[in-house]
Amino acid sequence: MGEIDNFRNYLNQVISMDGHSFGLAKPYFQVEKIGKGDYLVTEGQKCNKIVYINKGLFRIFYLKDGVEINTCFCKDKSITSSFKSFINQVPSTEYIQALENSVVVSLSSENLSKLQNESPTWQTIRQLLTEKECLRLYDRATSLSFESALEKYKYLLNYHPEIIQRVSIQHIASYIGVSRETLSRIRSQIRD
Amino acid sequence: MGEIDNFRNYLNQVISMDGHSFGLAKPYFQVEKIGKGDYLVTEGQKCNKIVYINKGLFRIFYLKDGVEINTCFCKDKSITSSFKSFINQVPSTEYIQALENSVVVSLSSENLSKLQNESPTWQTIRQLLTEKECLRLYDRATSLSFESALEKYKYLLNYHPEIIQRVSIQHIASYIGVSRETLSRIRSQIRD
DNA sequence: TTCTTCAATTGACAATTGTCACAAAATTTA
DNA sequence: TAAATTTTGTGACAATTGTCAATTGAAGAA
Repeated sequence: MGEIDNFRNYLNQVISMDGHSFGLAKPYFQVEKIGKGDYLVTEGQKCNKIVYINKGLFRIFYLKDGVEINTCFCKDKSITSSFKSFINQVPSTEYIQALENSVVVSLSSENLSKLQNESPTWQTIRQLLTEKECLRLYDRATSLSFESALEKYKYLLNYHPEIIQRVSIQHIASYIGVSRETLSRIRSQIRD
Repeated sequence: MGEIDNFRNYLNQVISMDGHSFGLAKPYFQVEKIGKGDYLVTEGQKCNKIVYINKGLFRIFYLKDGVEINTCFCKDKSITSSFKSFINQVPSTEYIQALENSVVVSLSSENLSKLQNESPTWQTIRQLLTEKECLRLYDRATSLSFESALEKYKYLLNYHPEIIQRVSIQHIASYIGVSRETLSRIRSQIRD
């Protein structure tokens, strides 16, 4: 059960976790393999779970006039979900797709609620994970408000270099809101 | 105590509030008047409180190379804070300034923690307020990722028309990330 | 390996937006 | 009220970015 141990280690970074609280949750975890290109969540489907990524990489995107707009890259040893769907209990407007062969541990909204009732630790975990997502969105909004494409790309380079290494240019371009061509030119400019 | 009753009504929309839980909190509330142009939070200062705006309007901005960048407008009958500072307990990187003469009710981080320990209702309130902030940031990131200045402005017009009525053009321009001149031209274009 | 397919780059040109300068309008102050 | 200050609007031009088309490069399949 290496996946679940890793999940536990991840949670321990967020809040120091007593054995009992984690033990309560073990029967609720579900380990899944998601092949490259496959979907964890699709539009119209309720996202009733939070997902710990043990291995792999995902992107979140939505369709705007038929064009895919990337809004997030989620790498291993972190948590992903379609939070808007999860929080509001409404169908997702976005897709979560594996960019690499991945292994995840998921915990359903229903089971998380049960855990929160049984143990205050899980209530705190939920609070802290929500805060983490808040901070992530704050950073994303900040970087999107940078004026030039160059600045946006440099921000990624500084703060999320792993993303640039593992994700294709076209997806990064969509993420920072410029055309692939523009991003390509920025990169060649930076190389000099 | 009209301000505090209004705050209670606001919280009731978020979670139905028993009299006891709210009663616990009453001694912790602090009512303040903030004059137009004055600051609720400034850079470098820890933002150790959440603030219910009973009357008035605020903007949140940060300085980028000496230029003010607006990131949020907070109107009456809602809650504001420098959440990044509040969550991480670090000095704020942003300013919260009153755009109109305002009256607020504030609750310190310290007292909120006390309330959370005394009553699970307040723990839930904190969770729900954090989720609300998450959804707001999600929407902001979405609107910032729209390509053209026209689209960004139309998004505001559709979803936050009150902002456009109450906030000056220069501040809105900074918020959506275009120059005042461009926004001015967009407006004259829409008038036709 | 070679072929096939998809991703990334580059050029040319058009569209959008920013910058600067100044005029007009609105708001504040005396 | 008039004067001063701030905000908004507009023209001219430069810089940035998008779009389309063609080329180059890289990764996977036979």
